Amino acid sequence: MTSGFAESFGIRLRRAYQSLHRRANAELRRRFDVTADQFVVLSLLAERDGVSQKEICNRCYSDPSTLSALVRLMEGRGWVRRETDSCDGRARQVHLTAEGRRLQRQLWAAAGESFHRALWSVPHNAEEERMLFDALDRVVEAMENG
Amino acid sequence: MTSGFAESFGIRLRRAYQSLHRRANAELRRRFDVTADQFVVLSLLAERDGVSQKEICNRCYSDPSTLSALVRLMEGRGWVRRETDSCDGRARQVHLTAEGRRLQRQLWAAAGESFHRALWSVPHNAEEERMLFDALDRVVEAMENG
DNA sequence: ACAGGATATTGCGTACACGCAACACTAGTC
DNA sequence: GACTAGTGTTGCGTGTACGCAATATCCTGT
Repeated sequence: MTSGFAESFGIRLRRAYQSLHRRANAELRRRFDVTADQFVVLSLLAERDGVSQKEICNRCYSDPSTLSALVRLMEGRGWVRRETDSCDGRARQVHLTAEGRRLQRQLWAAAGESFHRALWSVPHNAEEERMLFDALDRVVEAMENG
Repeated sequence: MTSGFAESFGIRLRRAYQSLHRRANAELRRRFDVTADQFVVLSLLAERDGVSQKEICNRCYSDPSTLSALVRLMEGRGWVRRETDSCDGRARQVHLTAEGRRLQRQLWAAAGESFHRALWSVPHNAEEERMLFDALDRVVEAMENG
C-alpha cells in the first residue's frame, strides 16, 4: 500500500482526466472554437433541456459560479436561451437554441466520434466497464460523504 | 452504447476527478493553506528530488508553463529551492527544503490519512485495483496516441 | 567552429474551478 | 403580514490549465 504517491489512485485519476480534457480541448478548439467544458454543457442540455443552472451543476459536477459565467458566454454566442422560471423567480431555465442544438450534433458527430472511439476501447468488455463506472461513481460518493 | 453523454465514461471520469480535487482543495486549504496541486508537487518531490521542472511535468502530467508559476510560488514560500543545473544551463533542479519536507510529511499524515482511506476503499480488492489502474493508464495512452 | 534543430523555461492571454459574500426570491412559522 | 431559514444566481479574487511565442541553452553533423 505504500507504493508511493506517484503510483497512487489519486495521481492516476488526475493524469487520466487531464489527458482527456487536454485532448478534447485541443480538438474542439482547433476545429470548432469550442472548449471542452462548453461541449459538456451542450451535451447535457441536448439530453435534457429547460432546466435550472443548479440542475446542470449537479449533472456535470461543476461550480455554480463557474457555470453562471459559462452559460452567459454561451448565451452571447446564441447557443442557449435563458428565461426566468415562471414558478421560481430565482431560477433561470436554460434552453438550447436551434443553433446550439445544431452545433452540439455537429460536435458529437465529428470530435465525439474521434475520441469516443478511443475511450470506448478502454474497458475491455462489459463486465470491466461496469466495474470501472462503478468505481468512478464510488469516488464521487466517497468524496462527498466519507 | 448510445447510453447518453451523461452516462458516458468521459463525464464519469470528470465527476470523479473533480470531486477528488475539490475535496482535497477544501481540506488542505482550510487546515494548511495549501492547494491540492501544490500538495501533488510536494509529494512527487518527496519521492524524488533535484529533478528538472520538465521531469515533474511528466510525472504529474501538468503543463510546463503552469508548473513554472507553481514552483516559483512554492519557492517564495520556502518549500522548494531551485538551482540551475550545472550540466544543463536551461534546466532548473528543484529540491525540497527542510521546511518543504516537513510540510509534506505533515500534509501526508493529516489530510492524506483522511481521504486516502476513502480512496483506498474504492477498489474492492487487489484484482480490481489492478484493472482500475490499468484502465486509467490506458486512457492516457489513448489520448496521447489514438 | 558553426549552422540548424531540439529542449527547458518563461511571459502573456484566455478559460475554468472554487470559496466567499451579496442579492433576490421562496417557503415555512408565528 | 412579518420573520426566519433556505436556495438559485451573481460578482469578486485567487489559483490552475493550456496554447503560443520568445529566450536561452544544449546538441549534432559538417
